[in-house]
Amino acid sequence: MTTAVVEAGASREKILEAAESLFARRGYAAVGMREVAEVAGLGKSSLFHHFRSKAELYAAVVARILALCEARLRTALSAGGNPLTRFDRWLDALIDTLAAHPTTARLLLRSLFEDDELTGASEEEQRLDQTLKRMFAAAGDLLREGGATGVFRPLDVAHTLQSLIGLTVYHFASGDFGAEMLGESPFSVEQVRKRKDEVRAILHGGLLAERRAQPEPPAANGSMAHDEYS
Amino acid sequence: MTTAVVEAGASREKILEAAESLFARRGYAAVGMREVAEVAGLGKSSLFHHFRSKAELYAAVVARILALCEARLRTALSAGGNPLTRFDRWLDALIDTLAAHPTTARLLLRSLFEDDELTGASEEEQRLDQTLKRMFAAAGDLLREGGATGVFRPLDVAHTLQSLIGLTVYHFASGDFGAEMLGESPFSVEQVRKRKDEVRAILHGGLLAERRAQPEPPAANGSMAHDEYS
DNA sequence: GTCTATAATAGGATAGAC
DNA sequence: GTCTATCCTATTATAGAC
Repeated sequence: MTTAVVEAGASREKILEAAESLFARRGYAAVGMREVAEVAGLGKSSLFHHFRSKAELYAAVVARILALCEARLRTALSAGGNPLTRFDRWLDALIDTLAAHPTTARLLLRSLFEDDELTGASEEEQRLDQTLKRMFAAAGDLLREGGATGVFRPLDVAHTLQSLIGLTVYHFASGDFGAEMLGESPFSVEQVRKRKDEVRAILHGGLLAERRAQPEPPAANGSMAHDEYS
Repeated sequence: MTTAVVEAGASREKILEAAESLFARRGYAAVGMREVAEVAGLGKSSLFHHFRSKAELYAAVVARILALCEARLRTALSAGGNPLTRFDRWLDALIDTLAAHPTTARLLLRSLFEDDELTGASEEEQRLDQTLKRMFAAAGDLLREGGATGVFRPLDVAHTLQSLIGLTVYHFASGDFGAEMLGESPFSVEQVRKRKDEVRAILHGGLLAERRAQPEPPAANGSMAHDEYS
């Protein structure tokens, strides 16, 4: 009986993994249940025994990766330190999570920008939306705390969160284009390290309260003094 | 006869606009030719008179917005100034272009990360890929030039380009999620202005050569000295 | 739980009248 | 150029045998 339960779970797991890979690569609409079944090694109808509809399967896939992401990010935040330390740890955990599995960022990005992918009608889908908002709201609180204690410069929290997402999630979701730009897979250990360096350099230079750049550096203006604009 | 030509062009235009809106919102696979025809106000079969296949229609839609984007960005770069000035102008043009029409960023983002959306087999589709690479390669040259002249800090060009895309394209492609974070549409004049301020603040603080932050601020380590990790 | 068979619908694409 | 009608295939989903 234990074996039966384990095998049932194993089957569900196989389906979820197959669906995750396919949905991440091609999106909800482009993937058929037949193909999911083939990859999972089941008959098409058997899928509907585990998941009553395609939408339910997709929701389950997204819920799983969202739960994983949220757990890791919450763990990163729960450790101590000042806002900057926790922020760096949060960012590190985010990048590690996205880098650990190529499907994560793609599914995350799809959840963020493909509003019409799911109707949003079912309660499960709305739970996903809430999870998504919670994930980044925690980082928003950290930004606010850091702003109040003077660690961060005055900033627009919502826009900064969008920036963080763009700097991380997009990068690891950018498939062939990103790989062609980098010359190799963004998921190689070296490229992941470079990504961390890049994001950290941009944010540490741009978010810290001390030594900000003035909008128009005099040196640059000086060298431009003899330039003419039409 | 002139009228006929104009009306033919008008019909093609209607189709392209309908398709652009639908593809941007829901992606290639989720949109049917029937729906495109309905929105465009034509019979389904009439579409196939103007575009021989769905893939050809999609390629035409993407080619149009890509050409527009590239033209505006090239214009921004062609004006004079030092690398930093041109970079700021390029960034401004990019954001303005993305902000001008809600479909632009979404289609652009789809082109960037949905590799399997189009097979990539046809010559037209490969032209699109080249256009995309050219667009950002120009910015890459600018980063290199600015790096050589000491305006920018030493940076990884490919990663920085990815950061720029993430900071701009993702933001304006982030649909309902972005709107919910901001509290209003990202395309409102105020939010566009805020986005420009945000991106500029991040990049000017993070990309300029002078006054960089040290990777590990001693203050942070100091306050963490008594923290214990499990 | 998994299978075969099938329903019901929508997909892309073509032919030919007008 | 646009239409109706049609073809073929694929889709999601269900029914029922094993």
